[in-house]
Amino acid sequence: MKKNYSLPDGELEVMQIIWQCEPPVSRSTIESMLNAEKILAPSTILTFLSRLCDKGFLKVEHQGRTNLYMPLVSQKDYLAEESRRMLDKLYGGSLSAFAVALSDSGISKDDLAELRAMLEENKL
Amino acid sequence: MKKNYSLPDGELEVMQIIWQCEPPVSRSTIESMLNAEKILAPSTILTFLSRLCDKGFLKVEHQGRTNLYMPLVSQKDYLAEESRRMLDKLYGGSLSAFAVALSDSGISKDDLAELRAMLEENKL
DNA sequence: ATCCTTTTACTACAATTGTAGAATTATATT
DNA sequence: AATATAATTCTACAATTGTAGTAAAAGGAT
Repeated sequence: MKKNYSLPDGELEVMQIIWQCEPPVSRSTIESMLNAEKILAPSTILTFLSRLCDKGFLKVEHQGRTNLYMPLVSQKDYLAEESRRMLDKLYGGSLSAFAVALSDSGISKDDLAELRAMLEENKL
Repeated sequence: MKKNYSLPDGELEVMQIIWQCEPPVSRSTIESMLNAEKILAPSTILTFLSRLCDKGFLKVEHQGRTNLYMPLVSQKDYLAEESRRMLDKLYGGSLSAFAVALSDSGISKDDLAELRAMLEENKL
């Protein structure tokens, strides 16, 4: 049940789908949403789901032959922690250093404008 | 020699030390700089170094009993790529979404001020 | 020339991750 | 009730990663 910890890509993708759905989600729903991007065997997705349960990210509810999954960690919390971890690891915690690095790989004008707007409205 | 790819933590820490040194660096130098934070056996560091060579991040030059390592990928390039990868994975590429998430986990006033200044001077 | 020391190269191993086949179980169908 | 269907659980396996012991090699000291 440990939290505070980075998910590997496969598990993260599953979480992201669950976060964008209404709470109890079945494997088959996840599978169809994932299939937009990649095809995975049912058992592969179930492996991810069960690992996410072990890690305390999901709770499962058995309904006869079907399992329904619910998130125990919010997307907001996860992203906040994960982003900070990354910022610390790569830039010693400096958001502006991060922004500079990004500008080397291209940021959209729109995104910059949005960032500026948020700063000006003290939304950060 | 594949590039464009995320380094695991251990290897990244070694790269970060190499980047902050003058080019040809020996294992022992890296070891002493690392020791400020963590203690690793010499062979552990050599394993990281040799993996980094395999991955095309470093070039090695044998000097009798000693090896000297030089980066083949710049810190700037690596950070730009890695940051974008992360931003895409977590936020669909939106820097402002990232900034919002961070504000949930605390950004320093100073860092915000710096970011604002850079935006105002069109440094991004 | 021999032996000690330092450094590297080789080998190893457990944990994590991506991926899925096979076995099992439970529901639906006839 | 027997059987086909669909879902899950178990088991497996290769690649990657963190970590380091041990063997080998090369330079320095005597």
